Amino acid sequence: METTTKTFRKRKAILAYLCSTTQHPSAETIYTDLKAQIPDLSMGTVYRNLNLFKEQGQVISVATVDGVERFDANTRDHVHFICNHCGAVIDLHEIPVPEELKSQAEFCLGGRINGCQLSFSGVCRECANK
Amino acid sequence: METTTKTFRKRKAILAYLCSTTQHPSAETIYTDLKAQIPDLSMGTVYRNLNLFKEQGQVISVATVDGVERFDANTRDHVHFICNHCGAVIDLHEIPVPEELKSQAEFCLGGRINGCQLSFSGVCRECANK
DNA sequence: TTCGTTGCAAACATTTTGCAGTTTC
DNA sequence: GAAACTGCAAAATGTTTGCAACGAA
Repeated sequence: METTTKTFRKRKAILAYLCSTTQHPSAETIYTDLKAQIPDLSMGTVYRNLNLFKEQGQVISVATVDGVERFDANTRDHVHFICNHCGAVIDLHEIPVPEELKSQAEFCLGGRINGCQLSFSGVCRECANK
Repeated sequence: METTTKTFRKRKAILAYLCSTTQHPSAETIYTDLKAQIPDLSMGTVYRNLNLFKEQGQVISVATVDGVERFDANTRDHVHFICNHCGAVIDLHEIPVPEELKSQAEFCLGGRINGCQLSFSGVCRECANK
């Protein structure tokens, strides 16, 4: 018997898919890509599990591009670039998150700060070369 | 005769409303608030004009909170705080935008960077005090 | 049997659009 | 008249949910 019970196969597949990519996929993309391996997967299951992962803090929503939410299993604060042309969301691990501004912001605000999101936007290399 | 022609009254009112507030309203909020002064305003007009303003660069979309787009007539890069509890989007003018990271990011990416969005999230003062 | 997970389809919320009517020039 | 703007309602899009069925313990 496998350790992966049949019941949780889809949930695990969705999380595994998210962990395996740095593409920051949408629910639609996750569905389409996994559908090849799991023909009886449904959109409802994808959305339900994504919301579950978000509640549990295993997955975060990194951006909304053209009205579509994009997900990431890398939950640590990191910098993104969003291409206004093709909609790609690209990690910029080399760029430091300005952590030092957090406490400054907390002071100005008088509230509590949990997260920090820095994203650049423009035209990615591929789109610029066209 | 007024300088403001009747034709453009609604368009101007929408832009004026956006310029007069720092609340980063949604289309719905703009519609509801202006409806008081302009009873025959319609949602279609609000959305059409918001998209026009975005194309022309007079207004930017600063965030999508709970699936709803939020707008700002202040198009210069500036830092925001988003309350996860009440959905408020608050300007943090005191916090500097990390401009120096832009060229660094552009170098890593190999593309072209136009904008930089830094936003903190957490619980605002009002919500924290409850 | 009981609980959690799922497919399916209907419902929902937000945003966009086609068309006819109005205003401006 | 032509061109631009708008209201209205329908449509499109992305996301959520109710329900019955199924699987695991």
